[in-house]
Amino acid sequence: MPGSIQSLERAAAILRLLAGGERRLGLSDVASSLGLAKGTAHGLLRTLRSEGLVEQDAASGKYQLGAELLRLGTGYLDGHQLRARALRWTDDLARATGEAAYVAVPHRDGVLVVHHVPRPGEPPRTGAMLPLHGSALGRVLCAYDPVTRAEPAGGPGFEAELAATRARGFAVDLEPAGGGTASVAALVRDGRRMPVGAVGVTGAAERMCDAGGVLAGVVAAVQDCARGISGDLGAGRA
Amino acid sequence: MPGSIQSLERAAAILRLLAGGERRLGLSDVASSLGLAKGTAHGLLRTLRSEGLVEQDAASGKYQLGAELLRLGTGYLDGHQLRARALRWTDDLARATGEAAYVAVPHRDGVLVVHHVPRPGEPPRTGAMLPLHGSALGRVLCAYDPVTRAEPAGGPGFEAELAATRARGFAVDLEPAGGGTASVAALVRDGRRMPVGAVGVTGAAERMCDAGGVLAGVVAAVQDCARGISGDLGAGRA
DNA sequence: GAATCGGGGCCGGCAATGCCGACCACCGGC
DNA sequence: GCCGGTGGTCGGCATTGCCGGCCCCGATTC
Repeated sequence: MPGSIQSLERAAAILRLLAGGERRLGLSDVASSLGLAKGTAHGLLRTLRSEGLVEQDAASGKYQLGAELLRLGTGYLDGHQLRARALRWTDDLARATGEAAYVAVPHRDGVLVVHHVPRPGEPPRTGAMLPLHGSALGRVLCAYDPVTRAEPAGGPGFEAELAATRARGFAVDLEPAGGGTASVAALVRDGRRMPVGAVGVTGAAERMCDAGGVLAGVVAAVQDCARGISGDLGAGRA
Repeated sequence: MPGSIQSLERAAAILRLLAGGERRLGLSDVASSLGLAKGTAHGLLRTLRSEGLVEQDAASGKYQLGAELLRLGTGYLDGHQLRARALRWTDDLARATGEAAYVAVPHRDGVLVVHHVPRPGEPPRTGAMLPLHGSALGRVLCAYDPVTRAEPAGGPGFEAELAATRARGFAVDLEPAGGGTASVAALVRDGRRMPVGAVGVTGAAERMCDAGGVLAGVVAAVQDCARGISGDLGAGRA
């Protein structure tokens, strides 16, 4: 891989810096965080601002992410095959289960939510990152996708958990926090039967579980949804 | 304004190109569209790809927008004051009217949707661009925000329409297409009473209108919502 | 099957590019 | 008033990245 363009790498680093943690940073903060000279950082920020990728608070002079990023991120979603096919299926899934439905794809060291049908009153979470080991969507991708699993492994017994997920055909995650939240997720494959993403639902454990674990009806709905999307992806490719 | 960084401008142009119109372009297409040498375009694309801002289809070799943009776009939303305050108010608005609620801010030559509460079964439209002259959200911003109105004016009588909007205190848009769609929007101001965005609802005209125009209850709900958000922004700033 | 054409990708030399560090204007606090 | 801090600017140097040409490969076509 021949050399990358330095100024672009640095600009991307600035955007990532503004996206994580503190979302409003001053020029000096940016420069020192990335080990750049103040003048260099200023030139990058000035250009990013003129392109709309970064905005500057008029009062404080601090920098934050720009609106153009939202437009570009939406452009990514519009071109996303999996998400396009998933729209109608996840709608049915959310209606059938009464819970929030999610679609996610692997991204870096986690999974990225590319579609979310929230329950009424909940905020949308499309674009959020979920952990590989702490979510049903992440686990199901870990279980089936070799490149995703290449990430640093979780605790002992995690491989066994993945094997169990493969045997069941779906992943489960139970979060005791806040009265108990349960998640179920299943794999989505493309036309060549390669793993490309995951779909699932998340909701209060008291609605989704009984003494024997997650309700069979919910699991079946998630699996039907995954099969439906996978089928659409296969047919679309022919 | 001292010079901008050339490579960054070009990289941003590539991203904009991939976001608009054709969403999958070959290297040669990108190079010729922007008037760049093939080698130059390749270097930019290679770096954008390594940063995750652009992805390359393994089979065709064509380029498309990358998942990192969705993550960054979400980061923009997370830092957005107006959107954060609007979340709970628009939720009430959608429930009270039974229609889809929108929040938008001015961006370039249009308005950008930063929050959308869709009706059940509708896809989310957060991140979409709406026209200044062909939407209620755009018109209300035109009517009150001087920098937004500086855009090329619409047809004759448009100024009168804006004056009427200011007199009424809200904007209306009726689209005959598809059986008739009606929209109502009102202005949101920040703590210094400057226009910062707009909030509104859109739905079938047969539900939202009677012989006298848009139902008074819907208009009142939109205006209450706009006042509520504006109040929150003022209080938060104190 | 061979020749052609177009695709993406790589490389070396030149100079334009953008990086750096010093410097300026401004603000708020001590 | 001084001082430490901010964001912003400018000029000179050399690093940087741009360019045009070349290669490889796969699809198409005769």
